[in-house]
Amino acid sequence: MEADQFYKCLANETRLRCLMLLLARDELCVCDIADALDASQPMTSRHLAQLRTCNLVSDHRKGQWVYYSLHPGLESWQRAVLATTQEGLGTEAPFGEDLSRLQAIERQNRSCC
Amino acid sequence: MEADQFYKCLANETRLRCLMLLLARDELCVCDIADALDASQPMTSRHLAQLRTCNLVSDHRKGQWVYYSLHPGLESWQRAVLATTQEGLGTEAPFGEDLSRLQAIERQNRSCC
DNA sequence: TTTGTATATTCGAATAACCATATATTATGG
DNA sequence: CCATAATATATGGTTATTCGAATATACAAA
Repeated sequence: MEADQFYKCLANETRLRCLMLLLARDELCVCDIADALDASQPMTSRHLAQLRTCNLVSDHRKGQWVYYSLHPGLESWQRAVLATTQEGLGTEAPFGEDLSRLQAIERQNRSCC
Repeated sequence: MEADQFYKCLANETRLRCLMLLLARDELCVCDIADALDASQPMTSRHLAQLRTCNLVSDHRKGQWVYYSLHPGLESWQRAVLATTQEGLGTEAPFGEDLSRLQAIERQNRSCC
């Protein structure tokens, strides 16, 4: 993958927020990601699809749910870039709030899947 | 600076190549960057201006030359992202070739400044 | 002041990215 | 089969990004 294509994927707040969530969890279904982001389902799905097309994430269906995770084939420097971003910004808006919402979803068992 | 604005700056090959060169040298003038990239002067200048606007680089004029360098106020995670990118891709096209051309310019004293 | 070199900006066109809304698709449970 | 939930995609409209070409500005040296 070209480096600029990789960075184009990170150059959108919704996609970056998705990636930060996926970095914090093994895998997440679309509805939990959308809820954590407080974003619409089509918007979440569209950006996840773009990340999938660019091989930043992989997906697998389990029943009616589709789970996304960071692509296992991500190059190590790419994974390091994501980790560095989370270290630098993980507690700031909107990333910290996303994780808080995700934890609330998990705690309250409100998870759709 | 917003993270997605930072990554928008990296999401263009010309800008990313500029940043990789600036990571390898304390400072560089526009003409040497343009020559190393084998790119036109207006294109080089335009992208450097965008990096300056976003505070990724700083510039200072010395006579007729304008020297660019990585902005001293870059956040540490941002600098780490750039360094990681160079570690991961520094020897690959087009980044390796850019550095080779830059070294040739320096070796042959063809530097314009 | 004129010329040349270095750098910056503007303009127009092509393309790409983005979003909201609406609609499909796929699977599950009755 | 039907209804519903989860997910994906298509459509239409707006805005952003990019580039080449032309032009402008800034400085130096003669």
